Amino acid sequence: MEKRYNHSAQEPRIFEFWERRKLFEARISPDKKPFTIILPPPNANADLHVGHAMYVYEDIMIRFNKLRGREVLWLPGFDHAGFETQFVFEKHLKKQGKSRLDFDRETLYQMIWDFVEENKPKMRAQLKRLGFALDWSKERFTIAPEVVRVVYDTFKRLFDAGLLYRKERLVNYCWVDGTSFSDLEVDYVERQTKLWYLKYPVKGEPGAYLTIATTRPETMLGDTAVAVNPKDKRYAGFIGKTLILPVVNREIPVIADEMVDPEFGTGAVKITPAHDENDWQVAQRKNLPLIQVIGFDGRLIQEAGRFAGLKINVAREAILEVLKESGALEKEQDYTHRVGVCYKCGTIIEPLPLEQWFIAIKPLALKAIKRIKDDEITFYPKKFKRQAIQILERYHDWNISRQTVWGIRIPAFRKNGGKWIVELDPEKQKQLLADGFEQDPDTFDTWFSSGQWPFATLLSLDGSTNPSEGGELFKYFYPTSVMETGHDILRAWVARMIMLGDFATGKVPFEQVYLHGMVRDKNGQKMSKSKGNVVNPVEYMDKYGADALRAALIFGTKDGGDTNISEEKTLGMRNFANKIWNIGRFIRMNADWVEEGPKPDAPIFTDKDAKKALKTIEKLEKRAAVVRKQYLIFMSSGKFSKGLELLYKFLWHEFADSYLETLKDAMRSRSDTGKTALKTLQEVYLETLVMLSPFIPFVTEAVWQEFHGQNSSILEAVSLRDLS
RNA sequence: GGUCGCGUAGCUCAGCUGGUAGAGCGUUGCAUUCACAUUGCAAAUGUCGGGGGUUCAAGUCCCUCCGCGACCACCA
Repeated sequence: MEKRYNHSAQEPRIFEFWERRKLFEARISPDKKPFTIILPPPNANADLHVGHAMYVYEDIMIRFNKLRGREVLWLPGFDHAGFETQFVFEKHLKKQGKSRLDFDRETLYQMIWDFVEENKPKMRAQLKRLGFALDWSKERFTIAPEVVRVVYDTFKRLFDAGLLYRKERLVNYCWVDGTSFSDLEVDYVERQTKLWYLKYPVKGEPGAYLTIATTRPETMLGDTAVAVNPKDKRYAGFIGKTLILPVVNREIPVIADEMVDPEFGTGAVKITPAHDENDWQVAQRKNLPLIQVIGFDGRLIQEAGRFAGLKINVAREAILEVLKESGALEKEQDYTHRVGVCYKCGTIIEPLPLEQWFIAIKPLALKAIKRIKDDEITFYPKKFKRQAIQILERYHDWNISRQTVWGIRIPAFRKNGGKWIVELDPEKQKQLLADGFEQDPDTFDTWFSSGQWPFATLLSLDGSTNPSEGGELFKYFYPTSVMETGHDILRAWVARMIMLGDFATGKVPFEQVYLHGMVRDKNGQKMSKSKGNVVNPVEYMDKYGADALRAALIFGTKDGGDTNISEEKTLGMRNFANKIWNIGRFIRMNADWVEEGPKPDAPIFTDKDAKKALKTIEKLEKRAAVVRKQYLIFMSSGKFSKGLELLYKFLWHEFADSYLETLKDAMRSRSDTGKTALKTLQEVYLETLVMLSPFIPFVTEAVWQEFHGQNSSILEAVSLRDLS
């Protein structure tokens, strides 16, 4: 054995050995209980970042449960990540001075497909580099045809069940990216702006007017009413009267609606149903007409008359100018408020009326809530249970239509604006197109497909789309055991998986949700390119090894909390790996000496010494039993950080610093006591290796093989069943 | 505004159902041909955010104040 543990030499060799032996390939083993984790599929559009290294939690669970004798499946895959990937790709295009608009649909789609396929091998290699026990023979891709079939099937069944509807509603639209979003893709930021007070004259009463306050004067062109609170005495006399909308001189009514806050502004609100969610709701209640003045390109449209073609902010200035000249602008004041912006590009999101596919969430959410309340799905840390319920209780209907090219095309057809039909059979689809039908040009929100990931993966492997029949793999491995992911996507992903999983399969998609926090830098700061504190996992692995990086992410963190990573911490864990290696090396050396027989210069070892040594051995055995027990408790309750810290302290600061030192002389004496000492030390050591292997699989396997030969593996040779 | 969380050694953080504080890194001193300097031994440093309460006993439970953070809702 080398003097130092050489991770650069050992890690590739060991991983290759694991793959050759197919140690990560899951099989259907009727006599074993399955343990399944579906890897949250990384977006196939960039290199791995440290966040992905957090998959180590899953690897720990997989390896631990394999040692316990479960049939484990850790299924890898990639997310096509619809809009996200298109956005990344567009940035590449921009560097070449091009844009998505330079290509037709098919060409752009193919280009992005190729881009993603180029990315995948790199990502696979990086995941392997981390030592992950993923079963690559079952890799899936969210937009691959066999997966799409499952997704389509769910769509169709939602449609048939009446849980899917197409309707014109206000959607969150980003005119720069050219697509609508669900509520979850809208960020809110504080913006300094002004509150403008506009005077709307009363028809037939010269000199009389109503003042409204607005932050969006340009939308006044689309006003179809002014609302006041029915309880507001100031305006009681105005209700039912008609106002003359300045600039365009259109007549609009004054209406009463509870939604108006008398305290805010003047207590009178302009109602623009086409461009404000609240106003839209009022319009629905009061049957007001809809006048759209802003288009999907971020410019005013024909209805805006002489302002048509102007960009929103330009139009605002122009309209304010006109209002000022006509004396309709009473005053303006500084105002700070929150505006919704596109989570990707920061453009202000425009609420625009658009026909889209929506999922009626309520029935799905109610079922999901029941599953959670009944503990059919448990959460770790526990606090997320309540959070999940709250999220589901507030879920709005989900807009799943996106106007992007990169995504799964929605399989809905209609003819001349007629009724929509959903058709999945490719042959019949062709027939429909030939008959003059047109397919919805939109694609699915990427979460609609990833929301089905736990069953779509397994079903597609079986070549099936029907959860009620399923196939061998689906039947055996579903529901999955654990969904482990970041708590930041509890809402966007986990909640949706529960709802769609329940709908499609009638079962929970996973029995446990295990959530981890964010990876932060050593000062607890969020990582960002602008701060320059981004940790490159590959760089750390090059320097300190995959084990060190893995352990650094787990060590000293609170489960479910954020984890801090630093070069120093990683180095410390590298040192731990080396310590493990050297303990093994030392035991091996002693074993050889014992084999060789008595050595002339062996130290004098008295009966008294032997007695003392035997006592130490006894103590060690007792201590090891306690550690083993604690370890199993920590590991089975998800407290992995505690488990690792326990073994770290035990192996280094008890086993090596104390027991090994005390028993050194006994071993050197080559007496029977020495042999007993060696045997016990070796047993406890190897057992500790096994317990450590889920955290740091490489160094433990490397040492294991020094003891048992290059052809053996911890994963095959032992079972923690024997330990409990 | 609502919900949740945090404030413990120089830094980053652990401390479960209450019994006079721990780890990693860092710091200081000593050791070293004998497994490992990617080492060992030893040492220093904390009124556990402020105040009040419950208790024989409180980082640990309750109240309050101060300072942070996350998520959600919403303001025309």
